[in-house]
Amino acid sequence: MGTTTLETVPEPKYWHLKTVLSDALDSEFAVGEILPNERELAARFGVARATLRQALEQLELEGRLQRRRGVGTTVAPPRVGVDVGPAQGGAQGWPGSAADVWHTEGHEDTAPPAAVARLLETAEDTPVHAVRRSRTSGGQPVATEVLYVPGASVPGLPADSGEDTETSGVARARAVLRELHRLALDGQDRSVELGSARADDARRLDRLPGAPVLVVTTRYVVDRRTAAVGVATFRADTCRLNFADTGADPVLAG
Amino acid sequence: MGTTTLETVPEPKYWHLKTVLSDALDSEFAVGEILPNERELAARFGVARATLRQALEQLELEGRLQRRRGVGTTVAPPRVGVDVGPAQGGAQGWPGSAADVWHTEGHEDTAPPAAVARLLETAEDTPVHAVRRSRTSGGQPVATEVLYVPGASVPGLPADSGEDTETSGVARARAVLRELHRLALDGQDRSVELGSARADDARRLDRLPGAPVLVVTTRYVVDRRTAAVGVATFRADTCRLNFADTGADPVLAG
DNA sequence: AAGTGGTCTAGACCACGTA
DNA sequence: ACGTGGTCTAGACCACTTT
Repeated sequence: MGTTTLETVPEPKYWHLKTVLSDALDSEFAVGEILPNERELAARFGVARATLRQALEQLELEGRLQRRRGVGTTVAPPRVGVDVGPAQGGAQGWPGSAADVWHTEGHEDTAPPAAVARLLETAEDTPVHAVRRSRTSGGQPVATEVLYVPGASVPGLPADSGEDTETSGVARARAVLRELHRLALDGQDRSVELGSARADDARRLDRLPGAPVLVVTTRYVVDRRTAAVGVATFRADTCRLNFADTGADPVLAG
Repeated sequence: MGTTTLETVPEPKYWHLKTVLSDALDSEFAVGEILPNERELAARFGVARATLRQALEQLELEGRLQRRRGVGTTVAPPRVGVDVGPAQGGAQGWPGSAADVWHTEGHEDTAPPAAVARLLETAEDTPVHAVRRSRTSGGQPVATEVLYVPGASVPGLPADSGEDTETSGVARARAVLRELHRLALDGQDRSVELGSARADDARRLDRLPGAPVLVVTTRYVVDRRTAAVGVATFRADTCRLNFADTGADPVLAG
């Protein structure tokens, strides 16, 4: 009796907490500022630490917070926009040409993952060239990529000299890219999906295993066949992927 | 002494559990099959339910599982590829033309979110047309979108007749789209980022609030200015976004 | 050594879908 | 009414970074 129309569903505590914290971040904290530690925050809001953590996890997922073990929780800067559209490659859209923002790190001969082998139309256990590249923004690693290139796509590549792998890996990777540039690229298509970082990618991205990542799979088409496949893994918490899908000229105001 | 190089870091239980479950899903379960409930799975693996849930959450994030309160946990089908590239629109790339896969649901006059207002170069509190659309795949909702159109972009639009909002909303939405089609589209650019579903979007996508979503922001450029902005929210667990970034003809083998 | 976030436990109760 | 997944608690210990 006397209760007005309050019969709304009870909002979960962590959800409400997230809203409160989000507002506080907007109004009371500056980028880079460190928050009180989890035990104190939980006490301050009168909830268990696990509940508070549920709210923090969401905010980290949305790129609002950055948490680091042994250090603390800080307010994250706005997400950085990274260009992944077709315009960013070199003259013909191949990776590694012109003012490419990627950094070539190494080369390996390895059997590609099943999904990649399917795209390349090669047998699953056939080793292909795997060129590892990485990308940073503002000193922070934002992406790591492996470009899979079947040997058949780069027939002109000289045989592996077999020198010490550490240094010659980069040279060989560059050689693979150089050979690729000789091919006339018909086009490329990309797909984006959510994934969780494998242990090795997590290390490269300075994250924990399982961290949310955006996986961009690029298929390079030459002569109506897939000549190469790139699998790039972007930190989902810090990145916004830009596609300049402009039909004609890139107008791109601002 | 005698210990070989085994000094690796102890893998977290939930991480190992995830691997075990993932392998089991590949070999012992069919798509759609329901798993034992969480309490039994936890007992079977000798871990607390919270730990098991951590593994299940990861697998759901990766699109391997689907969990529904009151029902159970089922093996998810492979992610569906949804086309969001520039080719999918009508003759000129505008939404709502030709064989558009989106379903127009309604119209509202509302002030856009701050981020959208910035793109539209309008004041934050200026109401604009908001056309709500949705998209399904295989009977399941996969995306919900709001297209924000400033009144200045569609000057030919007749005044709101003010009839009952339920039915006339769709008609008015269609009228806005029709007016848009009269404009010569210079181009469009998109960005993709990870987000978490707001309460209303979550309901539309048949998910819980906070569920991971891929947010696709599309900017429609007319005469070097932003004529409209679309904000589409895709279920991250079930969707893979396809961008046909082909420079020339879409070759798109397979 | 101290302090942080990350993992894990063993319970309890709630909201939801189905029978 | 029952069984499911979702929320929440109050602890404990671990891994990591910094002092």
